[in-house]
Amino acid sequence: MPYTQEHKDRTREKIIAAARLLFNQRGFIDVSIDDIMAEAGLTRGGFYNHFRNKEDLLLASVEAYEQCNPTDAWDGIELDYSAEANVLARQTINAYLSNEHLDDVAGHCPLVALPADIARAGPGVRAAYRRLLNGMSGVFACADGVDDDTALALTAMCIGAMLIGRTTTDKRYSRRMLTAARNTGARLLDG
Amino acid sequence: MPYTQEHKDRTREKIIAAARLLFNQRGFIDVSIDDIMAEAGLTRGGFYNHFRNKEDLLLASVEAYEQCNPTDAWDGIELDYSAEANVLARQTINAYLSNEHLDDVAGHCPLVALPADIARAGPGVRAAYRRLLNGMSGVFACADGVDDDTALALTAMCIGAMLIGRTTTDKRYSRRMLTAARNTGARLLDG
DNA sequence: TGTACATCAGTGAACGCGCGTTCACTGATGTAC
DNA sequence: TGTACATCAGTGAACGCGCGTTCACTGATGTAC
Repeated sequence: MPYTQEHKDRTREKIIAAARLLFNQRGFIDVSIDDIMAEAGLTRGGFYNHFRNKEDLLLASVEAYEQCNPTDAWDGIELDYSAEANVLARQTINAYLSNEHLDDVAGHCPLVALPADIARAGPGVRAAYRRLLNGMSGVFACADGVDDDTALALTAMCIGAMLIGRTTTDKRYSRRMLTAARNTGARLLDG
Repeated sequence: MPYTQEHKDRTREKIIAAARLLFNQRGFIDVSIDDIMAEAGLTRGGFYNHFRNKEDLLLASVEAYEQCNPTDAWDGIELDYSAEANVLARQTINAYLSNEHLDDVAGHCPLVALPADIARAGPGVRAAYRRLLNGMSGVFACADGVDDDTALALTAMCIGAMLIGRTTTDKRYSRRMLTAARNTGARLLDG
């Protein structure tokens, strides 16, 4: 077998990374397979050695996000997964609603970057999206004094605030929105 | 002047109504001018008698939403704009997060239906979107005991919850999310 | 009142373009001898 | 160790298609006489 499996895997990862960056910047439909392959340093045709079609790549890119703990990268906070549930919940809100997350276009959470594209995608993609949602709500629900309603509402608020922040080029407004959501999130966690 | 101005205005309104329906269902990029004109009972070419280009129509459709008070149509509630500010804020949350709004695809709020498309659109469209946002936050900010942070966070929560509700075909999950946000919104309004 | 005319909303063929996907190929690499 | 071979990741031309937009036209309508 010429070229190792490892080589092929690495190429696949490069394509997924390029796709995540570009999907986050411009959305699924606006990005062409040419764009993605060029970003990955490859050419058009090879794409189909790795993915059945473009939607298959969308699925892979959402699933790739599930594998990492990207909130770790934001706000300079290393999330402490062994911490008390309430501390973890607060850290998650602060990291998710951080200015670093707002500016980290490449690493953006697909919950925020792609909801419209995902709503129109197939069942596999929507299921992956739902797993991300459940993961986030689950972190909140584990905190003491946070009922299921509040956990879901916190999830909605985090995603909504970041999403609104991305619709404007007015950074002052975006940051204002994030701060407001962080403060209100803290209030809700305190019961 | 053959054909009255009135006639032309009516045609323009028909095109905008068709566009709002289709944009809400499938987003800006996925809907072609052919689709819109067919929905309006017209043909392709006439489009450019009414709009400079496709983005100009997106702007018109967001602005058309500004003109109406669509929350009136949801939840069977006639919003009482003369009511005490706190009652109005609560009515707004209940109407916005109602199952009727979730199911009213044609009349959906563009804040929820089109954020990704609007983030990539020109300044005129983004400004219209911002005016919608400010209107919504303003309703909350007028309520007693609601500070600016809470008003913004309530806006983010409403939009986030409805947006998440639209990404899944699982109605039970969507309604669960809306209920959670409604309950948490009520708690935040009560201080 | 009736008619000839000018206007311009609406038509539909045509355009150029970029997209997702296919396909015949090529050439770098691991393996067998 | 060196060489001939088979594999298949990667290439880039080509495809068919749908899109936004243009354009020459047509025909319904309000107006002037």
